[in-house]
Amino acid sequence: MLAAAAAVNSPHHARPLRSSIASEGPFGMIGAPMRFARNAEIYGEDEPADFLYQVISGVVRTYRMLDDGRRQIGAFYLPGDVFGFEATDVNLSTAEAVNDVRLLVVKRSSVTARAEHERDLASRLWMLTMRELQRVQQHSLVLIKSAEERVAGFLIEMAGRQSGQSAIELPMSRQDIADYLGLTIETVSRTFTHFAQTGVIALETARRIRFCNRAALNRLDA
Amino acid sequence: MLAAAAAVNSPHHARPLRSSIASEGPFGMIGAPMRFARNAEIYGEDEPADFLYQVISGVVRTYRMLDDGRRQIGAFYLPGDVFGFEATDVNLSTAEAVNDVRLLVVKRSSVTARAEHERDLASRLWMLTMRELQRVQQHSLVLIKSAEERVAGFLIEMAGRQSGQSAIELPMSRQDIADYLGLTIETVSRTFTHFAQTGVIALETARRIRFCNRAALNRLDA
DNA sequence: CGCTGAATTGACGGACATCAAGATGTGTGG
DNA sequence: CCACACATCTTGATGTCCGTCAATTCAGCG
Repeated sequence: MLAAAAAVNSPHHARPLRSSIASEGPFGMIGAPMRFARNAEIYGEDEPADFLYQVISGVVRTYRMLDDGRRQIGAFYLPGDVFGFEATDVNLSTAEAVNDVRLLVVKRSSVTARAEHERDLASRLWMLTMRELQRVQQHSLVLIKSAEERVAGFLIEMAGRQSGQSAIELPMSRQDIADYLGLTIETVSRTFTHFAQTGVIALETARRIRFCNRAALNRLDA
Repeated sequence: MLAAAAAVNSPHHARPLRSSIASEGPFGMIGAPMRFARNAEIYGEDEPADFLYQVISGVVRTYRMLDDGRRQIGAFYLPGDVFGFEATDVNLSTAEAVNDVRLLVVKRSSVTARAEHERDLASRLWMLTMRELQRVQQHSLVLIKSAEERVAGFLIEMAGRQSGQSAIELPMSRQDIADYLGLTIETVSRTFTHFAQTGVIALETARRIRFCNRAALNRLDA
């Protein structure tokens, strides 16, 4: 309800009720907390890129549409992650809530202004950007591998990011995974089944995956 | 001669004779000029990432090796471009000279030190990093397209970067192009000939390409 | 002029996309 | 609480783009 109501307003129009409710994140980001319902748009292409975001809870996807209608998901952002780095003053990608999401939103200009005298804030920002750069580079390596390698790598990545126990909950759909890995939904599904048949994983539900043979999975990652 | 001699010494060991020969680049980078012969290594994986580089002349490629022996070229850097941004303190990629290259080399720590009081140097660095981020994102979009789209996009990219006349000189081999686009050398070659047969380009030599139908090329880029 | 690496061209096969149908899961209203 | 509707996921059959293997041509250089 509340989430849905908040979601219809992009953060560019919404304004926090009082600055006293602003929270401070682990990266020194002071910002307004906001909520977005499942599949709500957080920002869109061609909008001014005026904000930085930190995920409090939930998962965010960013993507770009290709002219032929295909969708390439560039990243999934999990709690703690910061996103919204854009080189230009308009967004080149769209951000959406994969499930219900709470974010910390901060104006970019206010961060850069503060970075002028807080020297280590500037270097933290630079570091975050370079981490993001590294992540994208890593991801582009994935896109030239085989379908099995991509899916195995994806599972390992996800396990590593959510306090990797022996089982993980996937918040995103098969279509999301496919668009992230540059595959089709069918190929992703088939690969999952194949992993299950060979005893590498168990599909407790479609979205809940148990790791039965971590070594085999690492080998498949190549 | 001189180039080859300089190339055997990585910049981490070489030291500029006198700081008075240091030059100032367009990005405020003050650094030592260095030369590298064709195919010489500028820096390697697992070496400490202590330097930033600006291309004065020539072309540089950066790549990462996959476990199966394949090579993924992440970028070609042309005169004016700055490279060497690494999130970790060791390099994750290798940089090599595509042809004979002259570079400006600057210690990273000296840049960050100067950025502490020169506020706009810090923001320039951040901007450069975000540009690089954007470039990598763009490139990862390429990797999910068809072979024709990748090659067309590559030609357009290259034309745009070297004062795009109606013809361009490709400094890199077909293998380099293939490893950049995630294709095989045969597919790249076949696509070139196909473009030539359909009158989109003309192969004046294998490395010199004339654009005969820019509109068609843009259409092929998708 | 022959040698060597780079580029081209051809034949073939395989991995993944596409098309199509069926199974499973989920939310909603009676 | 059940039943229906709709979305998501799975499974199967078929096609195609591009990788692989192999041979030939071309360009640069002693």
